[in-house]
Amino acid sequence: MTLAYAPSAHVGVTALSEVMERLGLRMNFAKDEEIFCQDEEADLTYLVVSGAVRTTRLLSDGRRQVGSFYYPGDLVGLETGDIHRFSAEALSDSLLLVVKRSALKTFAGDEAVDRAIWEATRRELERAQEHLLVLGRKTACEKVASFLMDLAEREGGEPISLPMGRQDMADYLGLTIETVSRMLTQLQGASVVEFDGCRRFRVKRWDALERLAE
Amino acid sequence: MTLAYAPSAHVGVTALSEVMERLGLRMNFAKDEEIFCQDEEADLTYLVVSGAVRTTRLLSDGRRQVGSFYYPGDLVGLETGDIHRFSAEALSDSLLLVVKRSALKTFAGDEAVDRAIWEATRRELERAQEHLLVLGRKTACEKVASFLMDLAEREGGEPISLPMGRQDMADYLGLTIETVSRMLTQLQGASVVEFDGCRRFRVKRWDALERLAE
DNA sequence: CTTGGGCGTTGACCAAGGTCAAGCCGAGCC
DNA sequence: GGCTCGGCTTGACCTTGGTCAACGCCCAAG
Repeated sequence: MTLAYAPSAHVGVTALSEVMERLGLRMNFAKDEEIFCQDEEADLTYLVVSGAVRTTRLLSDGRRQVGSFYYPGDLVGLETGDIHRFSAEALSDSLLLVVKRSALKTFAGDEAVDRAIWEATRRELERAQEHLLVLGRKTACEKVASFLMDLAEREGGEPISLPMGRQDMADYLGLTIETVSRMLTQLQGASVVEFDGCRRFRVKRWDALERLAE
Repeated sequence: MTLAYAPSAHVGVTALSEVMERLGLRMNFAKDEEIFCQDEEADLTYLVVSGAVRTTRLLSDGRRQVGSFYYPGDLVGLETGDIHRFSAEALSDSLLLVVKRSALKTFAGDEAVDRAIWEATRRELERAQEHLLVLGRKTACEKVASFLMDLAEREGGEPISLPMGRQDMADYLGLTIETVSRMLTQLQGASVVEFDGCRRFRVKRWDALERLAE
């Protein structure tokens, strides 16, 4: 990990990122580098500037659950109380703005900052709840289809790129890499999506994808 | 549903329940009565006084995911933005305190109230994230074992009573009632728990239950 | 150009859990 | 008591997705 002390105008427009620019550090993380660790104390909050982040949780025997993926503009690390319940790692080389929670708290009262943190937490909860439904009640095919839908909706333009590998997708969806791979093949066979290499695709039949995603 | 306008000292000790006592209505819900509905506008917040509540989400073909269970002292209905993403129903005849969000907002600035709402939201998120791990990566037996553990930890004293039926457990854990039933039989066969009727049990071997729950 | 390693795909087989159907049990009712 | 109804359990069988192993592809290093 490397540090860069020079904030520059670049991030975004929200009050929060402005405050974080002022109070925070810029930090670079290499692909797969740990940002924070499950069960360690949580006193930093992170804003993704570029790259992407995953949060993961390990069972004692090594089974892994990916909690969520975070993209530029997303806040990471407020999902917890005093102890991180998930670890976070960079999906690819990433630049994050880091700020102490206690420093942010001095801006409590700054209504815009409060609201931004509140909104981010609310969104986090909504995503988790959506994820519950996917994990609990969808079939492998539906899981993969809804995952691709989500990505496609986030990106807007085609082609859509997958910032994560198959293992991360599998651990996010509660599947194995083999099953993810088979479902992708199947979706492609049905001309629902088309892959150009294994990290890039476009949607050929939105209606079908939507239907499969339930 | 019936209304009762006379607040009485009974609920709890938190600032929030005091405020809700003052601003809110007491409402009784019968078993399985709907408290609020998926996709409807969310402008009320509920505090469970007695009884219990489940939140559920339906897929178009009828598959159901139970999001969470709520017991006396828990806040229901802040899990959302403007639209409820889950429905809520009473597990048994229940008494809730109901208050308009907008009314609560007039207490924004009342630090104790703010903090209580914030804490409740944080807890909600933590529970959802714990639930993700269970749904994504645990086996049927582990799911049921961790469910019983959670209940046992919540209650403290034995015997522990199950306020919900098998279908609710199954929909919470992403299983079928048959599988839940089989796992309960199996746990009983292994002398890990002992059921006295299908809604009441005690833990015979805590170590074993803990180990099975992972 | 060749090699090797990492990641992804495919196939054959297996098992956990789902499905379907029957039976059981306790509670309320006549 | 006997009946009935709903919720729970059990059993036989089947399907989905997991496991294990082989193979392919791409790219970086030599």
